[in-house]
Amino acid sequence: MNKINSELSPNKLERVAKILKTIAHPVKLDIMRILELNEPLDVSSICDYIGAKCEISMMSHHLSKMKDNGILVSEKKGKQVFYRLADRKILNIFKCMSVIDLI
Amino acid sequence: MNKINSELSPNKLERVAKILKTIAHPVKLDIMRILELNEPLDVSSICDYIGAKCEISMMSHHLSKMKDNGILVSEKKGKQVFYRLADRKILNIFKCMSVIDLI
DNA sequence: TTAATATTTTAATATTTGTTAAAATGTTAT
DNA sequence: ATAACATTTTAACAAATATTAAAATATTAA
Repeated sequence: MNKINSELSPNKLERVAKILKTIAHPVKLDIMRILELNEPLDVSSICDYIGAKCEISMMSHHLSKMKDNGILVSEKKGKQVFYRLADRKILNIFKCMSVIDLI
Repeated sequence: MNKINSELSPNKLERVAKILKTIAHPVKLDIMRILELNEPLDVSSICDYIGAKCEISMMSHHLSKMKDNGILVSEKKGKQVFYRLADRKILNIFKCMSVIDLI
């Protein structure tokens, strides 16, 4: 017996909305997908995977927002900063989207 | 054998991002939750369920954005417009969020 | 210590979203 | 036709987010 889909407190709705907002961006979703298969990765490598028009500064902005919101964690090794998913359970969002027929 | 989590085209990333953006708002998530249990509902009733500070005009804005992005559909019956989920599979997002420990 | 590399921070601006209130539309009842 | 009701549309503004470029920080190598 659970009540997953009813009685969501304003607080929980806020938290869910915040997470969804954090990842609701094509590059941010792509970062998650890339890290799923290759984590941990440093900033420049993530940029390489994203390809094309990836400014390292823009990437750093994306990564730090995702880190601030608990999606990613980072660790410094020498000159580089390696990022990985804070919790791989977040990857369920892709399965969810595929169930919804969007992927 | 499927490759749900790899090789997402830019196009698909855009589509997923757009859907997530559309629902990444506490009131919009609440609308989905309310419709899950009570659809179809007219605009004023949804407002009543949301309670507190619900302006009917704001609600209409939320609903039309969700409709424009394929989350809801509507049907006019007399003076009222009834909304329902375009596809209840979207509700999987709540299960997903609970798996991720956010709910 | 200087130069080179990797990343972050800052600041300026552009774009998108959220909110509010008023006016407009469409429907039903009188 | 007029009034009452339900909803949408418009317009104006506020707030949040995205983007870009330049400057700053930190680490390693020469």
